[in-house]
Amino acid sequence: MPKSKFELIYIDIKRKIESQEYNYQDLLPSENTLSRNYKCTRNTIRRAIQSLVSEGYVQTMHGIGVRVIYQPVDQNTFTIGGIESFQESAARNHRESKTKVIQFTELIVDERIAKHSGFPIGTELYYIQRVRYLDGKPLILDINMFLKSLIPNLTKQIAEKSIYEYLENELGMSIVTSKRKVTVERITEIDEKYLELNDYNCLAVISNQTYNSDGILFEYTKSRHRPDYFCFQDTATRKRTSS
Amino acid sequence: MPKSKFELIYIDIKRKIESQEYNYQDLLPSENTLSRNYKCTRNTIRRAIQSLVSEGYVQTMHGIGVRVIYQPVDQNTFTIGGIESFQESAARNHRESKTKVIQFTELIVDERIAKHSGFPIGTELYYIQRVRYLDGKPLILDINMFLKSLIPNLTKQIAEKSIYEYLENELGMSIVTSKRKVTVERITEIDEKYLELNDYNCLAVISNQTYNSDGILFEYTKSRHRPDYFCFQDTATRKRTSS
DNA sequence: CTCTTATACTTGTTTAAACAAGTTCTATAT
DNA sequence: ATATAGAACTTGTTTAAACAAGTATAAGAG
Repeated sequence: MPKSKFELIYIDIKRKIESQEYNYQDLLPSENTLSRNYKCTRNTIRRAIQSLVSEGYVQTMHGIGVRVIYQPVDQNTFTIGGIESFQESAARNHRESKTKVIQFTELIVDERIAKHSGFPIGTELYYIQRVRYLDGKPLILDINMFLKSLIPNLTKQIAEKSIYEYLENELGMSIVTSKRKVTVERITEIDEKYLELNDYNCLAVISNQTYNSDGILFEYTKSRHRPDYFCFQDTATRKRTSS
Repeated sequence: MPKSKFELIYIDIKRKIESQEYNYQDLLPSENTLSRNYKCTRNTIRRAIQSLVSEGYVQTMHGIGVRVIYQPVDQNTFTIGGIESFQESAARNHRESKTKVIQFTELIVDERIAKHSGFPIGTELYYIQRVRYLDGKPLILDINMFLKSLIPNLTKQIAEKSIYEYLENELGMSIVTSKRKVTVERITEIDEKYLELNDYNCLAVISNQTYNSDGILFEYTKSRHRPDYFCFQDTATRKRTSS
């Protein structure tokens, strides 16, 4: 519950950037100044700054300072980024969400599924198909596979609300790492049936492997997104200037 | 040139994971063991491990250890991830690349372009359109905008080879942060003309803002990818278990 | 006026140590 | 036999200090 010092500092600086107390292209106060202000060591400040770097808020410059490169984004489209459930994204974008379960069954992993899911052959899974609605519009077709051995009593009722909420609040499981691929695939009959695709003949697919806090792969999901409401965000930083 | 200690350790452990000296689901040797082996402090080890965490190679578990969650990926598709030029990606995927410049002109930023590129109105830019071929197939239509004031003598000849190589090797500029959005858009006449889209009526678009080592936005690029050869990879980690 | 040099900043790397907190196993008391 | 408590591990957080290395400015030499 009581967050660590570097995290509080990170949150505070982030807030100051978002509220434009520190403006785009400004330099932050120097690490020594910040460590005096926040009454901590330079190390703790550096750790907070590192988090901001990895999220594309600032960029450090050796011998010069730390430059703010955050620019506010317009909230038109339904953006995805970081680890977030559909429910959380909907709330963050101030939209109303609904979920319809169209299939709820079980499955044993064969060679074909093993290859792209990362689950070993023979693993018992829940296999769930759900349509996700945002403000009444069907936007996403989720195809979830959950490790049965880790999630004892998953039901259709839970799937209709939020599986992640169940995992985190009821089972005390926590999600740590998410490996994702974004591709574009041809539409299938199921897509056409449940999503209002107009005349689009392909859609965006996020394939997702999720690991819990024990480092166990417990979920593989394909989220099939209607193109007109799809936006995936990302920030990358280069490690080094030269070899 | 002489890399830092933590980076050498990071590279060494990464190599051991990729060569499966440390296997999927294994625990790494403890931080204290590693610090003895590499003759450094625990801090330096922890820094190396942090890099591995952010790339989805390992996951730390409080009180338990550091678990390897790396699984080798099959190199069928042309994957994108991290900051990489087209040339570099091609080399990494062992493909032959070619570039054709179809437009090379200049441009002054108006309100519409300012809004999505992040450049201020009135900025002078190079405007370049290029088709990227991989193994003879046209896969990507790149629409580049480069800040003219930072790149004095960009020519069509350079654009035909590699602009990034020119920036890094000739101008000594270094690329640090890249903010990206992935969307799916309807095809345009130009897409249809230059990419062999068969009957796809949309394609994957990576919109890219790139910042140099001075924290200056110097590039905005839209890369329009043929769906059948598009794969974007990403790893995300959750910050905290609970509030 | 121009160039060099010193110096006072900035961030980057590494060491060392202490304590907090989570997990696992073992010895002890009941 | 079964709990409980403790010891011995693990990773997580924070402090403190020193030095390296890049950048800017101001003082001084030519």
